[in-house]
Parts: sequence; structure tokens; C-alpha cells
Amino acid sequence: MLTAAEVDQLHDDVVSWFEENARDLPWRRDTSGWSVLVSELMLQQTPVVRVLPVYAAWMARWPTPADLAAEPVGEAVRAWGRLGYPRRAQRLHAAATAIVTDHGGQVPSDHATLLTLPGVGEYTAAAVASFAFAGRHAVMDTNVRRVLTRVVEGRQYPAASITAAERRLAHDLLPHDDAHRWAAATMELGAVVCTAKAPRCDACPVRDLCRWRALGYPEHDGPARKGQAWAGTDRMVRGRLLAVLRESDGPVEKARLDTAWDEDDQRERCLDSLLDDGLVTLLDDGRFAL
DNA sequence: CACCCGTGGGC
DNA sequence: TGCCCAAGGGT
Repeated sequence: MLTAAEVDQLHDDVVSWFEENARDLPWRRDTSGWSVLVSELMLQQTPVVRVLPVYAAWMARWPTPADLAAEPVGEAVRAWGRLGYPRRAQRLHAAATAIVTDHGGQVPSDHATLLTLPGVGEYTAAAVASFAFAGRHAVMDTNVRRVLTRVVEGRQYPAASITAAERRLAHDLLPHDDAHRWAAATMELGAVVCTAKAPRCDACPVRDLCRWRALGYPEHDGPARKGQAWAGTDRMVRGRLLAVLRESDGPVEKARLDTAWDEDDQRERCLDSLLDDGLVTLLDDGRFAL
């Protein structure tokens, strides 16, 4: 465990490094609740570079939650483009609607209230409360979890899911002042220096405090972490079906969707699931639309 | 808690 | 070339 002095050193080193090295990202310029909420939903499991252009177009078209809520959810799914996990677009639209109907059109600043919004879980609520409203929360995304696991615990990777011990550690490490800067700084450190695969320890501001480094970089032991199956999965087929609808200007015939995948059973099952999820709509004339 | 949900780039 | 990974959430 780190001493109090080492914790202070950790805070100072990481925050100072961040102030010198922070990337200039649009959601760090516009830190309104809506800007941060949109960016956080888009960044869930999607890299920054792919989010940038979609975020810019999105904010230009829908500068407020009310602007988005006024349009059909299908427009949100279409504008989501190829970011992946299109249910996030659906949830963002639902969140905008809830913000308008239940919160006077203003993104809530309170963590517990943020948690009630569709698509907003523990991490995103903490991130919005911190980055848009300077709140004090343990912000635990994949980057922060990896940084703390390495620096403090001396292991290469965190557990598959967040543990109680991890929450306690993150909370114990929260600075009393400007915790939101610590949150942003640790995320940035994990994103650009303490990366999963090839960490740039030579550029790390806390290499001298890092327990993982002191131990000689022991590799992850225990069962291999589960990979995400992809080829031939329903996710891939759903993605192909949605791509057809996205690339079309308007509704499409069933025959068009049938070209997306040649196994009838799986294709029909996936189309049904997309209809169930509300990501695809069946029109009265038998055609399909977003 | 395990599993499912898209997409594309890097090595 | 496959495999890993990316500012997670919902069930």
C-alpha cells in the first residue's frame, strides 16, 4: 500500500503530467452536460479517433437534448454511423427524451439522477458528474482500472469485472480537491501511456512509484481473458442488416435485407431481434426502416 | 456474474 | 492472418 506522502506524490505527478500533455479534445472544450454526455456514450467501447467526426456532426445537428428528442430515434441510429453498438444511439435518444420530460431540458448534475438515464451506468454517471460539473467521484473506466492495478497492486491487468476492493481503492485515492482533474488525468495516462498492450513506461510520470514496474512487469496469470467471438455471430449479422438500412436513403424491401446474409434461419432470427429491440421498424407496406 | 451487444485498426 | 482491444451498459 502507498503511504500518504506517496499518494500525494502520485496525485501531483499525474495531474501535472496531464496539464502538460492532455489531448485537445472537443468535449474538453465544450464541457456542457450535453456535450460530455454525448461524448461519453459514443466513447463506450469505441476509440477516440473514430468518435471525433461523428461527435462533431452530432453536436452541430443537435446542440441540445431537446433538438435530439424532437426527432425520430431512427435518425439517431442513422447518424450514429459506424460507431458500433447502435443501441447506444437509441439510448442516447431516450436519455435526451427523459432529460426534456423529467429534467427541464437540462442534463442532471447529480450522480444518482444521471444513473436513471438510459445508457448511463456507474462509469458514465461519474464521468458526466465529474467532467461537466466538477463533481467528486471515483471514475473507473478501463484506463483508470488498468493504471491503478499496475501502479498500486503491481498486476498487469484488472479483473474481468469491477471488484469491491477496486472501488474502495479508487475511492481512497480520490483527492479532496479537484478530484475531476485526477479522474481526467488518470484516464488520459491509461489511454496514451499506460496502455494495455505496449505501455510507454519511459514516458510515464509515475514510473518510480509503479509497483508493477518494481516487480519486473509480471505477466497476467490465471485464466486467459475471454475474447469476443465475432465471425458468424448474431452480432455480425445484425451489423450487416443495419448497414443495409443505414446505407439506404429510405425504407428497403425485404429482398434487399436478404442479401445481407445467406443463412436464412440466422438472418431471420437477427432481423426479428432487431425489430424486438426497436432498432428496425416494419412499415405498413412491408418495407423495413431504421 | 456471464453473456450479449458493432466496428475497425494495430500488430 | 487472426487476435486483441477500445472513456460500458443491460439483463
